[in-house]
Amino acid sequence: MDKRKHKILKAVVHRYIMTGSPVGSRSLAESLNLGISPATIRNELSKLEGMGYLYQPHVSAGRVPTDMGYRFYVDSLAGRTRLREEEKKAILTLFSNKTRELENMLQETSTLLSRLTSAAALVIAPRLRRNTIRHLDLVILSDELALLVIITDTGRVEKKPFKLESKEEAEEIERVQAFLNQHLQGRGLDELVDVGDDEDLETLKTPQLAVRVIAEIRDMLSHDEYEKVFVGGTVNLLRYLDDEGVKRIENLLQHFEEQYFILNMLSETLRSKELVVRIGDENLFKELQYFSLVATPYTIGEEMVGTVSVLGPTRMNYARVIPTVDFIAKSLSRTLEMLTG
Amino acid sequence: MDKRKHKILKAVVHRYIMTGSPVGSRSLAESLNLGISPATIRNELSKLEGMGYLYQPHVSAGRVPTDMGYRFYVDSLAGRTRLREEEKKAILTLFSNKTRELENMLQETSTLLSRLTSAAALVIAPRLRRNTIRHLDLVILSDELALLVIITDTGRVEKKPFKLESKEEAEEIERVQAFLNQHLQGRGLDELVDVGDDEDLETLKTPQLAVRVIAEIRDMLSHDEYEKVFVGGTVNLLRYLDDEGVKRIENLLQHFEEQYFILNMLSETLRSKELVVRIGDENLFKELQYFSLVATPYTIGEEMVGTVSVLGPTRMNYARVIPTVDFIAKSLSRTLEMLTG
DNA sequence: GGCTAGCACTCAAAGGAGGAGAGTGCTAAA
DNA sequence: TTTAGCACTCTCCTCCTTTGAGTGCTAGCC
Repeated sequence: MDKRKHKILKAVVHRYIMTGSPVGSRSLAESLNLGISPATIRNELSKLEGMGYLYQPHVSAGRVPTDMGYRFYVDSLAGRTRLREEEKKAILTLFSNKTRELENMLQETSTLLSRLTSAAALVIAPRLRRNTIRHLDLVILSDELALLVIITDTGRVEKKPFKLESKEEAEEIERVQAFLNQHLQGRGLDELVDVGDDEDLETLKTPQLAVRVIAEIRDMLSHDEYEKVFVGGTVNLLRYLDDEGVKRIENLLQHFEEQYFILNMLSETLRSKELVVRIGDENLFKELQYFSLVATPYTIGEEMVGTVSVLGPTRMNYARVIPTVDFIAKSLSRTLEMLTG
Repeated sequence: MDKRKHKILKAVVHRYIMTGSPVGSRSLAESLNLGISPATIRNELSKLEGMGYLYQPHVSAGRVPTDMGYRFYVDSLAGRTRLREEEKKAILTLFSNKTRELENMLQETSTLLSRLTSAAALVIAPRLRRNTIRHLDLVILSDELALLVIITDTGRVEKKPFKLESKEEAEEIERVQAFLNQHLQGRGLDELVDVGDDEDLETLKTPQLAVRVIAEIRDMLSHDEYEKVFVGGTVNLLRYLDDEGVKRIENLLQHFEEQYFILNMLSETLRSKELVVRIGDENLFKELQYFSLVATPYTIGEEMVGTVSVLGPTRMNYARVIPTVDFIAKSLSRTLEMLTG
């Protein structure tokens, strides 16, 4: 593909993103200022269509980018976009407030991101298993039911109901809690000790209770419901409505009510080290085939711990969304690095 | 209004709820089986329109209920509706699972309710202030930041970040925690003791820390964000879309992202002792003027502690929604009574 | 007096015709 | 290789007509 085609294709995608209606040769000729006539442009457009970058809704309409067209546009954008100062400021302000714990911060990140991009924002919290246990509580709620509460070093608080097998267990619960705190405090959730053959265990009247609590914690780690997702601005999706739009969005939002769907959807990008853009059909889930996803990991130190992402229509404003997602992720990483030291 | 008008009006509302399109005299005559002709019915319809119960979208269309018409229909329904056995079963099954704490149960209640009614469901958790403190944790997250965690007797876990003023405070935090647990455990959150002049306070190196923690708890109680709302099935609202529908729903969902809006919206019904139906304009918030709200309190013993409600289009199926909301609230109340009683 | 058959009337919705306009592809010449 | 010119296509808009559902009114019937 020659340089002129590059320019034309980029211009078509850009204009379509801005206006939302098919782009014709005349208006292109005017805005491109290449000193070539609409007829020449028509020839080029026709070739670009043949190559699969564009298509015509009908024969006498202008051109609209295909997913491939967007892909080209996004790739050609690589690194060349800039964030506006005011947006930078808004983001930095958000992260300068330090009297908040992690979850609160992530929730606000998601809200801000959705506002800045006019799309839906999804922020995935650091995986529970990389957290360190600060404190563990066992609290009796009724004769049969207790509550296991874990507080981690990032300020995350998780709870899980827990069945009591006997009265004895209820009476012993404080000692079990003390025992577990002693053994688990300061440890990573992923390196849970096996206390099965610990000597101290014998000092407890109900050792199997301690064992069961640990099993419950293991269970928590393997369950999606403990992976938190902060969703913001799904309403924004309603704004891009064409004929079929309602059904597509209804379908998508339906799935959004299931947390595990979102996690699955982002699972691929969770593993990526870099910012990922998935356009339309490139998405692995058919529910997303008319949407685009911009996702990037955030880190603590060198370790990737979670994902920041934006979901919008395929004709979203990539030139703004990409640097916004990128900058938010970087700011978040820096803040976390500072907080956890 | 005579008996025949009753019957006709009810039939119009019923049919309109079922079909969504204006109801004409002929089809009414057929379905009513009163042995009167369409002409007679037309006379009655005309009078009903004069009385404000119906209106015509245009002169040659059938009749559509006004808010007043729905109101009449709902009032005439009073107590005469029944739940299907399968729905009863689904609800009872939900509440028969006892190995869950309150919040989990409320979340599932909201999901089930939205599914059964094909509308959005809102469940408000019991106010925090009526909870009793089971346990209180103070956990240090960083040099400057600690986390206050409160676990209540219903299994509710609330947290709040908390600024540390000095290193001394950080060192003293365990003793302060012990002190506070001793003084607050088992007490209702609404009867927080003033520890300002407690003798034991003097044994602490940083008494003002304890005082500040209590102030923080007071602060939590006065903040809406600690009143939890469980929202389910907002997507269902998208299904009832006419021309203007999108805007109305976009507007509403926008507000739904703000929790305090929902709480305000339901604040009136929170005080009611009985099931409340607010139809269209009867709602105090203009955002709700094209929607209807069915809300009822649930109780623990005699005390009203929260609200179960359904929000849908004014032409929602009241005959099914009302008994569903009612039955869910009653089942929830019974379950809570058993658990805490 | 209430009911109803009949009829004229109204209006939305659906369909078709025609023109305007945007945009194309192709051709032939520069 | 570019471009002016031109025939062509197809959507969109408007205007018009037809259709059909549904009404209100009137006059006669029970």
